[in-house]
Amino acid sequence: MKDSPDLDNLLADTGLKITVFRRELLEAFRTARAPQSAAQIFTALLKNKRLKGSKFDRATLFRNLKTLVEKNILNTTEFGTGAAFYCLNHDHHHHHHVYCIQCETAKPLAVCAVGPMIEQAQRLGFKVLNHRMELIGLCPECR
Amino acid sequence: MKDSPDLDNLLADTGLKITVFRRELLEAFRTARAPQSAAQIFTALLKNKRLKGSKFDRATLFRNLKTLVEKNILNTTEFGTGAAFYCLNHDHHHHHHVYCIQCETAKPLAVCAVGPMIEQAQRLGFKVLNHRMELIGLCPECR
DNA sequence: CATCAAATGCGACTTAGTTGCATTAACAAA
DNA sequence: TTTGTTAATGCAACTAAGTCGCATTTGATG
Repeated sequence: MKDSPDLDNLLADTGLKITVFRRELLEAFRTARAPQSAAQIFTALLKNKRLKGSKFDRATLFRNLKTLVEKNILNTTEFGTGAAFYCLNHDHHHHHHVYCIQCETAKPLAVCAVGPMIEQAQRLGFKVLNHRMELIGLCPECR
Repeated sequence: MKDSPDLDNLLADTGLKITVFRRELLEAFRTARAPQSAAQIFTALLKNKRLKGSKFDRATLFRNLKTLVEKNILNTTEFGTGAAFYCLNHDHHHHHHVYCIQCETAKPLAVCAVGPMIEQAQRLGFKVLNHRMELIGLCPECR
C-alpha cells in the first residue's frame, strides 16, 4: 500500500518523468504479474482508487506503453487475439509464454528453443533481428 | 494462363461454391508463393485482368480468408505488423517463416524446434493446442 | 517560485476486421 | 433450359486497436 521507489527509479534512470499515471501504470503491471493487453490494464487502472477522479485517456496509455517498450521497461508479445500484450521487463530475462484461450492469461516459460531455427535462417542468408514464439492452449484450471 | 482445375477441386472437396472471386483469390495465392496479407492480396486482385470490371469488396475478401482457413485451404500467421498473413496449405506441411521487415515478404523454414517448449508447458499442466513462431529480420537482398 | 520541455486530454483519424441486410449467382433437380 | 434453393456477394455501417495534431497542464530544474 506504499509507494514503489523501485519503479520510480526505473523511470528516473531513463530520463522519463515520474507522473501519477505512469507510476500507477507500472504498479498495475507489477501486481498483475502476467502479460496484460492495453484493454486489460486500462480497466485495471479504472478500478485503481488512487486514480479515482483523475481523468486519463486511452491515447496516454498507448503512448506510455510505446515509450516504456522503447526504454526496455516493458516487453511486448501477442497471442493472435489482435491485441498486443505487455509485461514488466524487470530482470531483462528473455522468455516466452503459454497463453490460455479460456481465461485469457499467460504464464512465462523458462525454455527458449529457437536456436536451430535461427541457424537455419542464417544459412539462408537472413539477418535475424528478433523472434516471436508463443504457445496457445488451455491452462491447468481451464482444461 | 488457363484455368486451375486443381484449385477448383480443392474448393469442390469442401462443399464450397466455385465463384469467380474465389478462383482468382486462390490463383493469386498460388502465383504469390509467399504469405500475403489481406491488403497485399487485395491489391493483387485489383490488378488481375480477369477481374477487370467486376466489383469485389473487402468484406468478401475477409469472409473468404476466414472460411478458407477454417477449411484448411489457407494457413495463417502474423509477423507483428498488425495484419494477418495467409498462405496456401496445399501440402498440409507444418512450417514457420522468416519475415523481412524491409521488403515485407516471408520465406518458409523447414525446421520447427518448439518441441522442448511444448514439453515444458505440458509439465506445467497446460494442454497445448497451437503455437506461433516467426523469425523477424532482413533477407539476403535487403540486409 | 518561475521556467520550459515533456506529458496529458481531447478529438479526429487510420487500419484491420466484422456484421446485418438486400441482392445476386452457383449448382442441383426437374 | 428453366427453376428453385442456398450460399456468396456488395454495400454500408460498425467495432477494436492504435495513432496524431494541438492546446493545456504538470513535473523537474535552476
